[in-house]
Amino acid sequence: MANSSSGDSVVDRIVRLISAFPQDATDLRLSELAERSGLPLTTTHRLVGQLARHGLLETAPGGLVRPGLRLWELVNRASPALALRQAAMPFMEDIQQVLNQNVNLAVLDGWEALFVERLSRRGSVANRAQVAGRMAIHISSAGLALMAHQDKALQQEYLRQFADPYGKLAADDVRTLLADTSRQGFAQLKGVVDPDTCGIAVPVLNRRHRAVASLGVVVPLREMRLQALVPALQTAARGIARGLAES
Amino acid sequence: MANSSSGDSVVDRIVRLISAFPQDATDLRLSELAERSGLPLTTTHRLVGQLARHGLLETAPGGLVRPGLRLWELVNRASPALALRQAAMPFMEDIQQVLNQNVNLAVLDGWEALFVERLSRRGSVANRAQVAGRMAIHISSAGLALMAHQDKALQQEYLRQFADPYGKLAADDVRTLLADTSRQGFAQLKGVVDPDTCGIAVPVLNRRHRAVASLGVVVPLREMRLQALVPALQTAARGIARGLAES
DNA sequence: CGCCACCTTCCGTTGAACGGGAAGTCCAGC
DNA sequence: GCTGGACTTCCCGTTCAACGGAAGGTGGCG
Repeated sequence: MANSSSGDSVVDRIVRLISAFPQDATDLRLSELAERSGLPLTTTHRLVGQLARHGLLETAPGGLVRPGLRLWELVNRASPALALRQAAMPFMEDIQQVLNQNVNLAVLDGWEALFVERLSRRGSVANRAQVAGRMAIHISSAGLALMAHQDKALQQEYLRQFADPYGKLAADDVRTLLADTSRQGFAQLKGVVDPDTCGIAVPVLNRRHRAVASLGVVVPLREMRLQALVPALQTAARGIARGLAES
Repeated sequence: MANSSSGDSVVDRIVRLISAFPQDATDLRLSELAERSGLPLTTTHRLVGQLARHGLLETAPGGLVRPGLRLWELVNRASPALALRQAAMPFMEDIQQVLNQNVNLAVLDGWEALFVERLSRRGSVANRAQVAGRMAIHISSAGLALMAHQDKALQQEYLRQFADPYGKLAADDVRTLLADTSRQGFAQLKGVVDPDTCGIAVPVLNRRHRAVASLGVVVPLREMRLQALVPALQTAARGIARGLAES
């Protein structure tokens, strides 16, 4: 727009603004928001006002700003993550009930696993996978399950880019992990996120045997019984896939 | 911006654009999106391109547009609905398990109940309350539970505005419903949404005894046993309130 | 009271956004 | 294979929405 010294468009600014909110949905002061988003205070003030008029943000007295209900509503009314979530929820609940463990559902976005839903067992070990949280592919069982069942071309590209910062040896390790995952039909990572837990994940496959999502659990190491976990997850994953195909 | 014949800002346009997506998260053709949002095709094309570059929308070959994962992620990372959902989920699951019924969680927005979360019993009667769906206050137990525990001033204003289109008699009926709800501590609506079901909802109260949310179930009429339902809901509601106060 | 930090409002400048038009492309169906 | 419909991609003159510095409130604290 006019006079934009930073050279980005209104859309860019709006994205910067709503991206500036941290994980925990606490209120932000206007000046803090301006700083986080890197926008001039005046601009921030004006944009916040505009967005607030539509309910995308909410302002509280004292210059406090927080994400608005309307934004939540719009997004949660129509989103690609919803159909998946809808199809998966019953099965996730089953898993949670039968196994009494933390259950999570993730999709691949870029080179990361994006967690779409999560049911946590009360009193359970910490599950770092927050809803709408991300984890790198190579450190999450969900990521491995997702990447292990993608086009070969995509996997190559991933490994190539991975080798750049981490080195060839590390990339070879990941290649092995992916191969194991693909062969076994499930991914397993012990003590990577948390020393005393283990992540297990299976892919949710579409008709062309590509992973569109992953279903996983995080269990304390000593409680782990693969023989019971994997079949249950795989059965549920097939159920989810069927549900997706129908819609 | 310049030349905006419609006279609305970029923010308005973006809101119009993302609001244009219907409930079911199906892809929209570009031209269809332009028509729904009332924007010129060229403008729609440009804005969609910009939004897609940030991942807020996704474009598929053939001019198809759908909401993007990134948008879902941003919103679900920080939103006022999330803290509530987080606090409520364990209790909702308990209710669902123990009572084996549809459970829903709503907040008040305008003169409607906005459903924030919903767990549905498989094989259960239809529950019309979709996630991110809305229902008018006077036809939903959730709405009544919410409105019955608000400031007197707000209730008056609601009834005043309600009387305008619906007439004074109808408003008096609602006033009675609200009074009953307030006195009993729970709202009950038989066969309004669906002839064979009954909605029961209790408020989740903050320290000042104002409803910040409502917790409800939808049960088949013949299975209904108030004696069992209401105490369970109220207990859960108190648990949720405690969880909210802590955070 | 005076300082400070922050929110809010004002206002002249300006260039980014707008959108109509038209040509190019791609696909489906008759 | 041709036609129609829809998406895509240029171009370009117009214009006013957005910009942001500066000045003016506001509230809290020592």
